[in-house]
Amino acid sequence: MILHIEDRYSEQEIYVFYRDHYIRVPKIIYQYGYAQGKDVVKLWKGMEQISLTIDSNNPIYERKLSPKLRYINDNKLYPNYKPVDITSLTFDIEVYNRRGFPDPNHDKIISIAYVYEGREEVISEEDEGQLISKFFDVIRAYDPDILVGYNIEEFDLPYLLKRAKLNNIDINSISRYDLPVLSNIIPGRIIFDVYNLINLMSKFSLLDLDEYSLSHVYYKIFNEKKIELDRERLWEIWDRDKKSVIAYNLSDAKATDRIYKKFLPLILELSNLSKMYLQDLIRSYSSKIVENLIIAEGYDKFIIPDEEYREEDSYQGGYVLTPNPGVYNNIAVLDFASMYPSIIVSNNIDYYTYKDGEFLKSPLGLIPSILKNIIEQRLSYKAILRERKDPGLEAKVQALKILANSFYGYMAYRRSRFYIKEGAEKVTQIGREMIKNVISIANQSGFQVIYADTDSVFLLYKDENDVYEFLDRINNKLEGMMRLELEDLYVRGLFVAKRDEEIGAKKKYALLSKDGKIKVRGFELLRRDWCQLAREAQQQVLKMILIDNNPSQAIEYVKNLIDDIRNHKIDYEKLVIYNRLYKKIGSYQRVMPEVAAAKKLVDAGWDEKSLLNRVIRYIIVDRQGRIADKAEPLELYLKNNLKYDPEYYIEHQLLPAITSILSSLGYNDDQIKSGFKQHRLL
DNA sequence: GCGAGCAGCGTACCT
DNA sequence: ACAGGTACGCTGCTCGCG
Repeated sequence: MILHIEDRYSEQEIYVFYRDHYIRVPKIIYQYGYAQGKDVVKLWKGMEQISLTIDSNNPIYERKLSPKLRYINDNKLYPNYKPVDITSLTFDIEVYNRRGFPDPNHDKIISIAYVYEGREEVISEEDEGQLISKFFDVIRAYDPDILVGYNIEEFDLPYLLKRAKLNNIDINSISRYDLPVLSNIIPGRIIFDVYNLINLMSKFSLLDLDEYSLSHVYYKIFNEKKIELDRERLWEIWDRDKKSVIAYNLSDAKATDRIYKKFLPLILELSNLSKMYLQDLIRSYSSKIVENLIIAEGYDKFIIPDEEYREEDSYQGGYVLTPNPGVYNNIAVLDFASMYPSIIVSNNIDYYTYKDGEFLKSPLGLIPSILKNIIEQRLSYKAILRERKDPGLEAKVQALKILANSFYGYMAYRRSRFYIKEGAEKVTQIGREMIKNVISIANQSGFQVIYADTDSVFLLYKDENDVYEFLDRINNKLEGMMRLELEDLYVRGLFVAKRDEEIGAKKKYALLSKDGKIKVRGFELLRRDWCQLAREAQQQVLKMILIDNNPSQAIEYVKNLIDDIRNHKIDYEKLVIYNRLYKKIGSYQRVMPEVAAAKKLVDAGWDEKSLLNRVIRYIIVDRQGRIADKAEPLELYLKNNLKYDPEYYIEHQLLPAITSILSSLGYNDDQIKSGFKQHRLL
């Protein structure tokens, strides 16, 4: 089994890493284009094959395919990982520093925890040299294929290597072979950063996170708290109570290991299916993953186009029906299974099949043939899973779903190699026609359609059987792999008006299912830029409306909450607002609260670079000025013992989240306000 | 000089 | 660093008042 293929060690050679040996192969760099080493390349345009002699007069093809990618595809050396064959060691380091951030030039490592195949241990020595040596002994003894950790690429690994060097320890001794350890590269071992994994899983919508810290991620996934410790005071705690630092260290390593193990089957399946090595996949993103698969599948038959820059060129997307605000009973939600992937396959929409403004009926294009295969595989595995349980197969089904859903976006992505805007446009156009068709047939059949978004419709029904009949009628007319499915039947549902408007808000609703669960979409309670206080209150009010049908109970509940806020009874954790910073602080046109909060962190000594792409946490404090002026980063709020602004949390967080729901029930603003005010006077 | 009104920036969400 | 459609808070400007 090949673990990884690496081309970064040398200008001339590619390294293929197996577990107990590696081989080196020369990089082949072609001066004029490339096609299996021949002079004549097969060029496919409109699915017609053209032969072309490559010489200095003719265009250069595939010049931007890296030698590594060519080597893998020429020799068909694709990954084939099996979870049982892979050994991994998860570790975490703790550092002793009295102020600010740990500095590898001065602050020593005091403790290293690791987990390996169920064994867990903490190495903690007074002498840092001995500590690191012992850990290196462990790595050599267990000889893991993968080194796992949380943010190890940015922090633990470079820190460890730097400290090892300062202690005159040979860092190359943890290399598997006679190749040197470079920063972040340990020859023969895959560096697997769970932080990258979490980001990838979030992009695939498998995780929904307020922030990306280990504690938060662990809690969100397992609903358990790991041991917490104030990192700023870690040195102090170490001086008087080493045991609790050691326990904390181990807790972090175990938490990281548990997250890693949970997602490993899926990530290995994704790796095998997308033909991308684990080391590359974990640092990648969905467009690169799909691209890798398309290149692998099309390599022998097609010239792979270069990446190119294109100007923005937008087009129309899915159809969304405006709902009327209010409460509805007996709602059926129907949706098309894998709508866009199915449209791509059924209509042969592809970079190569586009000719004279249309998509050829045959032969099957590259993306459609890959997608067809993926959809069919997934359906057959799902059929097996209905017969028996099989966790390995479940991971495969999930990985296939992730891949299938990535193709449409990739062909519409302006920097994609296989960009075909006409294709993306065609996909959404057919999608719009299909959903509008379902809506009109539903209306003709006597159903009231209350909402629709892209591939789903919500309709009111009197008898369940009418819904099943309707589904059959639609599906009998549908061709190919298109299928309309029953997502679920709901007892009740709520749609709200847009803020300060009469018409209903799209992409915002709550549904009560038969088993008493509430399915919420779009509401503030799902948004990390609303504080927990407002989110929890909205959740409660939704329950009181949808389950108990008791609006006055909701008003009473909110009244009490307002009192608690005024009396400063609210725990600071419920007041934190989260916002991710996507740009450099200086490049914002408007200083929004999260930008102002980030600025305050930088002023207090935080490294600006470390804040980019991170979630900023802030609380609105009691002070004069704009909201931005009042936004205090959590770290400084706690450090300086500040007080939150009750009026902000009442007027800008709690009430907006609640009144949109109550006003959709027919209460006007005055009634709601007086409901709260009455109490204020008491 | 000041507050009201408003455009549009920016984020997070839905499919 | 995969798409478009959408809601909405907030900043920072314009404008009218005087």
